[in-house]
Amino acid sequence: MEYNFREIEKKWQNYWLEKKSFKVGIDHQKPKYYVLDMFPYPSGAGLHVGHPLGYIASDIFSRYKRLKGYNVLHPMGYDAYGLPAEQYAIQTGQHPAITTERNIKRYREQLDQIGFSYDWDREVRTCDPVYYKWTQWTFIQLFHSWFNNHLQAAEPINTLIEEFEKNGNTKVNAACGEIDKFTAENWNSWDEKQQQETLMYYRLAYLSDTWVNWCPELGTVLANDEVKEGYSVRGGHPVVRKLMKQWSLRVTAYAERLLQGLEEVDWSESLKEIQRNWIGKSEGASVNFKVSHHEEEIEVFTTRPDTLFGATFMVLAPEHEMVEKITKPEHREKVDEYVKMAKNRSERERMAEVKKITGEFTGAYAINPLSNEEIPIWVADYVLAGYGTGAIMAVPAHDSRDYAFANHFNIPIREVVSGGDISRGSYDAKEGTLINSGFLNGMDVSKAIKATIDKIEELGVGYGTVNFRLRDAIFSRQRYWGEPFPIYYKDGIPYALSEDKLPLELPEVESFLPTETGEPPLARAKNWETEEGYPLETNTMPGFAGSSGYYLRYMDPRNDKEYFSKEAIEYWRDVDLYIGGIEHATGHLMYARFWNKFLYDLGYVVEEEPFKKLVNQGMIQGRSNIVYRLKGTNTFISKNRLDTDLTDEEMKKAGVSERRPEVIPMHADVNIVDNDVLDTAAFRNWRQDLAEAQFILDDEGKYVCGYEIEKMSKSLYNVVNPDDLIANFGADTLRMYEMFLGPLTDSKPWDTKGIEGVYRFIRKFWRLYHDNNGNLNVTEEEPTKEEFKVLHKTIQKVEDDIERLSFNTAVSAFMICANELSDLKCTKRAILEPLAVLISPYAPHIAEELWHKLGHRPSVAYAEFPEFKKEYVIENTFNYPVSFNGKKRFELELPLDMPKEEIEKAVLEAPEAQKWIEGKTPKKIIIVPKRIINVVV
RNA sequence: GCCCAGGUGGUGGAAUUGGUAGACACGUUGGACUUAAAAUCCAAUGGCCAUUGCAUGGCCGUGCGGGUUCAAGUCCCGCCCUGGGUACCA
Repeated sequence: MEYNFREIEKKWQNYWLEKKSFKVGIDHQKPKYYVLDMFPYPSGAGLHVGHPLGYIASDIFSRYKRLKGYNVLHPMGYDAYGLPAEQYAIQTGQHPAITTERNIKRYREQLDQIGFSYDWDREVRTCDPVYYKWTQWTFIQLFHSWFNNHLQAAEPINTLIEEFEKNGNTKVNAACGEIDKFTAENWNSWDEKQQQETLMYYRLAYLSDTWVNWCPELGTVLANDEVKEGYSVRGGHPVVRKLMKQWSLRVTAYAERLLQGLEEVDWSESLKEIQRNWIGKSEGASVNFKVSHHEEEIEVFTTRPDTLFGATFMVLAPEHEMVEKITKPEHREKVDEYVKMAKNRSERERMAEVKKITGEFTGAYAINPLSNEEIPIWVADYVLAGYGTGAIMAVPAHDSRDYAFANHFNIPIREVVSGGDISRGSYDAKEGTLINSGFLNGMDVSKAIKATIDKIEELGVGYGTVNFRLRDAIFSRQRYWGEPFPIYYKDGIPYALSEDKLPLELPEVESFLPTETGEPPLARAKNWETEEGYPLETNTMPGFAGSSGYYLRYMDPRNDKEYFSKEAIEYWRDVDLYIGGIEHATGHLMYARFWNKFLYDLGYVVEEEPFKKLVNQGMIQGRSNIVYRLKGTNTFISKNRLDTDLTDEEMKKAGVSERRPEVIPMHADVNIVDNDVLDTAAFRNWRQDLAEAQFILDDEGKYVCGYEIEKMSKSLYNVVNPDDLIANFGADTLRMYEMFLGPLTDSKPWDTKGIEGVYRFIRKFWRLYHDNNGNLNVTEEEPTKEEFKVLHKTIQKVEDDIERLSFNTAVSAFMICANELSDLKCTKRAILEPLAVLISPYAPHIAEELWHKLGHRPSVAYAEFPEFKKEYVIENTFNYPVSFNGKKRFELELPLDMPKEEIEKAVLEAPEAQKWIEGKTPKKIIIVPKRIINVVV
């Protein structure tokens, strides 16, 4: 009787669901462990084999931790708001809630089939008012908070108002927008509107006019991390720059803490590096340049203040406000034209033309505050408005971009740091001695940087400062399917709703498109206003809003009084292991850390970093199959015939006149290919245009396909979905095979063929416990030494491997174990019972069945992880590889406790050794106990 | 361009601390069972070479070229290639 996985897997999945086997609560008797998967967006396509990879790994780890006595929080839910459902709604009129619900149902069915140990009672969905109430609540807290740079922490806005009443903003050091100084008298004399407008410069959630990434195709604004190379990440539509009034989150306030926090967490170095680059901290100086014949000064940011004497021109970004003011009449026309061109260019065009050097002279001159030299002011779009001050001092000798620009427009280049050859290119390195630089001459770069900063601070023309590349997160979307803002407008001024009005539910609209006047879809909602009749905000929140704090809500998901209780947060604290894709490096993982730090400042959460350990699973790539069509025909040639001549008959059949005709490769559906051999009948049925296809086969009458490793995608016909595999091989096999493919963090191709090896293993494993008639065959005899050794070797290996998330090698260890135990014909309970527990994280269904058959109740999920006992694996002898001059020549079995002198003697006396010694006296013999013996002759 | 990760059989991969390279599995080949197929089981399987009684031995071999060491897939230097991040960030 073969192992009937279909029946058994179904049985235990139902059992776990009915008994709520994985329901958890706070239990102070046990240590907590929180294992989290990244929130999936339930797409209409369902799961392919790549998706569950991380879920399987986290499930194995969760089950392992349970066996180790931990109280494991392992939840799952849905990031249910999002563009695809809404795009579909626009096309079909189908409400996105309906599509979303349907997709979630399908997702859940697929997840259930794989046998995950989630506590489904904790499921959350971002589009559920019970959930998004707390997304809105957090937004209100952000709105009512400001960031105190002194304390490097968020504070309630009231503390700021009190300060304004007393001292104005003269003493305030806050993360804020660009705002002039004002006194207490000013503040107190202002009306509410002006006070509210002023506060808006300080709030952590604020409304302002910003240059945004506008995606006309999607009809919405996008955040920086949602745009890549001028196209939207979702959908790949072009993005243009546009000035719009938008809600933003002041993420930049936390830049330093977001950077520092990376030192505390156990994440991969590459992921931390991506975040560091994204935050982009650079230290330098801010320097004020006077403008000749003008009142105003222009402030520039530089990381190389030491090169100040080498500044031979200045460049302003086209958007810089001073361009308008300083341009001389005779240059006005050309500058205006240039600015207009630069502003209207899409991000895409600008990037495409990076190599092209453009710019325009304004006719004005700036005065170098140290040398008093006059330098020309140019406007050019290689300087970005959004970084630093939007103006630079150009030092062509030591900056490659300035060098190219100076060369192109014939501007002088002055070397101020020795070490390069400025006739050939700029010398950008921070090494060398200062020259041509007044009081800096003779200093090295790092000393000169310090000296310059001291000098400009002393003269009051600048100061040392730090700049970040990180931008505030634009938080409004002109879309329907997202969280409404808990904001209303009174006389055009935004106010937050009071918390008791939450959740502010998403209203019904009759169309999901923007209005005729270009307002977002919520403007179509009837009575979209407060009880008092004030209009509500019509933008909605972006995708990352709901996912920024979901891990907190899982701790206490049904709480209707609070986001989560104090008791829950103090018990569960943070995520111990977080598994998900690297694609969230600059989006979700940045926002969630920001969200968490903010709630930490307010005293709601207890750990400053939300995700202690984070692992990025690799991508599963598709393995496409390729067929070769003879050009201009409907005849396909087998891959192994590509290098041989066609026969006369074949040429006639295909209607071609050459022995080696040209072929066009084409993707064939991997589901009609087995082991790279095409099912030609299925191929003819696959598509109508192939119904008459002819084949040129190999000697064995087979059509062999080529293959290609590429992205798993519908259009490449290489998608493999888990449902079919589970139907054919079972969930336990799928789980183990996904792990067996290779290291969790590596990208690797999917090859369905290999699954049969794991399938064979599962059945072999089953046979260990059964006789040929399928009856349980487990005996109570004392196991032999050999059997104990196999078991304990496996326990040690598997435990070690799980701890370091090396799941692929653990699967190998199980295979080796099953091979050895079946060779030993072991039927002993004392071996097989712990083995069933040991494998249960990987193959929970078969383990549960065996566990019950062995007479245990309740679930194997709460058994005890078998304890490794060293004494069973200790050996007395070791089979030493004996090398001569580093080359292994033979093996020699010797007792482990043999003294080195005796080992030497034994080696030299060994008959195999004579040939290598050849009568010479060995120079040296290296003996590494339990490793190797090396003889140097 | 810059930053990061990685290159091991026909394939996925193993070798955790410098110590027997290729575990485990797929594929391939041969064999057993079967009327046949499937399933299962057994054996071989990095390349080259030599002798041959199923066996024995030699040389080469972890992207390429150097180096350190008794010993290098692993450490150091230089180069090549692949994947990812980022892109005038001053």
